[in-house]
Amino acid sequence: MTFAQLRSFATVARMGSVSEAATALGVSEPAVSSAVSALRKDLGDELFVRVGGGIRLTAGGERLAAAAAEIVGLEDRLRREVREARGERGLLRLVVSPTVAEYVSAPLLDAFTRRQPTLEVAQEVAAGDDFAPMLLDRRADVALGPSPRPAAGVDAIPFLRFKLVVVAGPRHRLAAARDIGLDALRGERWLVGPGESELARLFAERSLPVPETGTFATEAGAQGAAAAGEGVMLAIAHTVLGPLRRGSLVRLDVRGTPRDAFWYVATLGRERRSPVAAALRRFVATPEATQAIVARPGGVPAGRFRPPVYVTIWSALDVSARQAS
Amino acid sequence: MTFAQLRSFATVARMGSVSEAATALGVSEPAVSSAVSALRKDLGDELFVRVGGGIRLTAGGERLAAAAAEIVGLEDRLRREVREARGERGLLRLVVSPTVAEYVSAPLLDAFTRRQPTLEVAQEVAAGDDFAPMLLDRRADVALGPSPRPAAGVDAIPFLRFKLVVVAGPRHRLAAARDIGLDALRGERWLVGPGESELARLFAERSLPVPETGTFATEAGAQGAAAAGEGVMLAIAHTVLGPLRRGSLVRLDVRGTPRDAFWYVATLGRERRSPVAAALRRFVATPEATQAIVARPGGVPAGRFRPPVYVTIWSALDVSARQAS
DNA sequence: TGAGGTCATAACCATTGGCTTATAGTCCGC
DNA sequence: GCGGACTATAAGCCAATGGTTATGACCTCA
Repeated sequence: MTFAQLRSFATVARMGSVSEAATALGVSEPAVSSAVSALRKDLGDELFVRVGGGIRLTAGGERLAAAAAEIVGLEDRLRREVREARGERGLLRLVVSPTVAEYVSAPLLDAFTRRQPTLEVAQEVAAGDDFAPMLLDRRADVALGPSPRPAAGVDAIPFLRFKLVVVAGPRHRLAAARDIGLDALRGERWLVGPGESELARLFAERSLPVPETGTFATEAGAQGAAAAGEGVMLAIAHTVLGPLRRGSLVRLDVRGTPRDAFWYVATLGRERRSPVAAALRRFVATPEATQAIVARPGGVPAGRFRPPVYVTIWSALDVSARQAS
Repeated sequence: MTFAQLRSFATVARMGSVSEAATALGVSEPAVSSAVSALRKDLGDELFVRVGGGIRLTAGGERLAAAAAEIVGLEDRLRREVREARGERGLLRLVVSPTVAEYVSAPLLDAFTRRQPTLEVAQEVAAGDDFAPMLLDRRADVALGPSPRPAAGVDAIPFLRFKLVVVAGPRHRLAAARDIGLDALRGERWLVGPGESELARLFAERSLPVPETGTFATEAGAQGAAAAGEGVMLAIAHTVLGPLRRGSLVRLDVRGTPRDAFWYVATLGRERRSPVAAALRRFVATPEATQAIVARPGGVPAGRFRPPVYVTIWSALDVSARQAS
């Protein structure tokens, strides 16, 4: 499999025709045909079949078309970036968990880049399990998220303690109750956001089955649903201070809460981390950083950050899987 | 540039040594060295320099290491996917705007896959300008988002009308005012979420300068800040019904609002779109779909959807750019 | 049935890739 | 200044790539 072959196939998929692709690429038709043939042998898939006048992609061909276009695009980007890296400012590549992306990284980077004004930052959002490989492969310089699983060569320390509290809408039946046992909440609908949830751990620790949940695209969305009385939620305390003060959410006095948890910063080991990575690693533990994160959960003035554009990392999300219900 | 060369360089970057990389790859040291040499000539960058006992990556080398690991990973995924595509169920690849990801796609796909139970769905989040190229390159089958710029071969139609209203916290000074002119709100702090904002258009239509804004990682986050009295917001009406009913947000009676807007569905032209793409395209316009979207903005029962894992699409976000302020 | 598409394959050739072994250059520490 | 550890380069080999032209097989449509 070569870049040229993938480029050929991507063009075929795009044009819907081998000969048109050949014209577009400025080569003879057999050149494209043989590139496809090589991919066929390599991948063990027909990729497309002739049907009537034109062609139709097989299932494998559909996937290859997507991946080929992506890889070819990456190659272009790579060349451009390496070219532009000459004499450029520092680049800090961050990988964060969804929750950190929602509440932590924007104010944190806002504060950090105030001190390091000549710095570019690229941010990805990924699951915590991907942090170590991404650091080791140098696809990221710094990871911010929940406790990572230990990995050789990766050096993680907690940098921010936060508290988890159970919240619900103000009309919740247990709003005024004291010292609620967790099993009294087993029948509730628990609302969760995107990231990896402490909720499962909380129940597992007490040997209780994980309760029924409703999933939201964002933590803030889950909070909104909780406020509307749709269920209860294990929320990050400082992100619900406003709603609690206003009374749109109330804290339930559940035994075992507030529960402490930590966000971690991870980099490569001392010798291998880049200077910017080391600087951010030191910075996140400072009171200034903590202050910035806790003071304005989520928002920063415009003009310093564009919001990130997201791309899902897995391509085969099985939405048809159903729970017994 | 070949995959083997990139794999070699990625290993060098990872190991921090040419000879260790050679050992890891099971080849001789000159094999790796010459692969790097080929990349050097190809890309016109030193990639790394010898320093003391080991090596240090140049700026270009850092970027290459990141991109190389990414490409190599993609190649592996590609082979796996094509292999597994044999006899597999249909795959629907969706690309959506950030706002659609937050409020539309989860309930929509929940309803859609109820009818099409044997379907896999992959979702990416990207900016509207990327929709057309992604459809044309067959990196996505269906795009859902705000009005796309017209492109040859891409067929877009509006599928859902929604209303935009100006909301603020309940103690806002204009909470009870009637028929507010937009220029009376120019001094406000406007809160915006991630996506492309109607806000700029709204002001531009009246030839007013775009006001000062605060940016949030999610629409729901911006809503929370508005409820806390941090500013005003141009919100999607059906997503703030709950807060309005509870009184945690109030609608400001601004002239020109409620303002109508549309979400669009885009696919390739009739002949080239896949059957699933055509089915979803038809489905989104049905009352059932509309109902699902409006009824539960944001959330779905767990077990049907895992929340997506996000990766930023741009690698050179310049966070140090500052607006004159 | 035959003409005109379209894609696949064959035969051929020049170039590149990727590996080996051998050797030369460079830097560090003693 | 010299051994030792490292990377870079040279020379040689074989396989694979990427291109050509020529030809065959298949489908559609007049």
